[in-house]
Amino acid sequence: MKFQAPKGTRDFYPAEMARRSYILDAWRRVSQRNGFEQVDGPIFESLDLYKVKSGDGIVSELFHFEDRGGRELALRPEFTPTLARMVAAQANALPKPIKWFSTPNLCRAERPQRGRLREFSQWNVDILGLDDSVTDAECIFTAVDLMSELGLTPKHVRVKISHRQTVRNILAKLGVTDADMPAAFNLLDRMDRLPREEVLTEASRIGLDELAVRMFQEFGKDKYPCDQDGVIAAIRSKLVLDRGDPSVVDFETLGTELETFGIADWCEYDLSIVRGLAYYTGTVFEIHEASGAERAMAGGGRYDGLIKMFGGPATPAVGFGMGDVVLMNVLADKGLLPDSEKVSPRPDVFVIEVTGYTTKSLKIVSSLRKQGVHARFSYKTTRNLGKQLKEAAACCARYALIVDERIIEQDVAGLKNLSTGEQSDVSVKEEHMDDLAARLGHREP
RNA sequence: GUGAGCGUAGCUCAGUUGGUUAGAGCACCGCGUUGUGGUCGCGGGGGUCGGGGGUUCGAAUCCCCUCGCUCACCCCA
Repeated sequence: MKFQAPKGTRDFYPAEMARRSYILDAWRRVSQRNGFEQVDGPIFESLDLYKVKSGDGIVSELFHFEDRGGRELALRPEFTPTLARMVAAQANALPKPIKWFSTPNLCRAERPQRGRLREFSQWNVDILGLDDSVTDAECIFTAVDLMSELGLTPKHVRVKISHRQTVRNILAKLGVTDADMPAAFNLLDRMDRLPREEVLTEASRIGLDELAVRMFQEFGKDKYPCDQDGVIAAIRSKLVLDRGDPSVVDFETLGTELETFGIADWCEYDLSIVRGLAYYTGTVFEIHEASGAERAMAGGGRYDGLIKMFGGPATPAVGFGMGDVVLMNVLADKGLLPDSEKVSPRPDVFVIEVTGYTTKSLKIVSSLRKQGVHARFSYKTTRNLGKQLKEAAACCARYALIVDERIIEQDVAGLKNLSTGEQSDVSVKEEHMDDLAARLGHREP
């Protein structure tokens, strides 16, 4: 019997794990400097939790099972329901605004393809309890901060921003009824990928006449930079909305905030961004690879109604999720995913023993380790110095400590800097191990 | 769920119209030079040719099924 990892899952051998940690560490570092606190929940939840938000249709898309008590459970396909449940349960006790992040593993019973697996990690960042658009901007800033942290630039990726309410109002002006609104959003989402005639057919089905279809297509395909005066006005004139329309004011304010945060050059308005049909109420955004080659790297927006849906008090909220799969694809394509050696823990010292005093050298190893030094040694039987130096170099050790017969008479050993090749003698007397550990433990930037 | 293209060693691949015990490079492990680095030499482990069935005297090679991978569609929280 030969076993292999289940379809759509990954094994992380040390080299892959080092790269994965590189991403997860960046997520945590960026979250924390933006003022977010880490949370987590169970990896499985009651199946109903997901039905509440997404309807019964979601069940076929997730891994679900029954426990021995007949309870219906599901592996989490997303984190937001858990977050909503947690916030709803203690809404009154939590200081506002709530700024939380998490990096859960999620499972979806989908067919794997490029950028999409059955198990993946996702970075979730949310701000709850404030409806100020500065929090929308702060979420986008945090996402951009991460991109920047990993070496990406506005040339590599674009933040595409839309506004649910603005789009809804435009569609209403064009003649779409409330009943047809979901279909209209769905069409808007797919418009880029559909042939023109099909767009026309579907548009007429939801009550859009010839002129309306043209306008519909027009605003769906145009992209506007966020950093120029008057763009909002340009959009507004095209989009037949009144100057005082609250959603436009809101949208406009966000643009100003993005400029204030200094990230307007990463962003553009793109009203074809829809984000499914779910629970978004205001700002929505996605981050894409600039050429549009990959699927979305991140997506999010404002969801002011969700906490109430989960039994909590009405709580405004904004947030986004970013998966590791597309992110790593994009980084790899741009040559920005470091080699595993560059992001793997590097030994401070490799203790080499050439004369047979194994006990002495092992004592040095354990003494250094007790003081926090990353120390390794060879398990080979050979005493050959060249071979052991090669092994030390292969694991990228900073120093080699060469223990020879002088350990007996003088308590000294050779310390060789493996990047410069310089070598000098150091004392390995018991009372001097502190000094040696301090010297070896000092990490160059 | 639908469709297409791929499955030979850990990795990249060779393997003639079906023909003896299925190969190479890299990687891994060991040994060698009585003491200074990714060399070099020698040796070693590792493959039921994804799995099952069929055709045939004979299948890595031809046919069917199945599993997996990759890509696209559906969907995308």
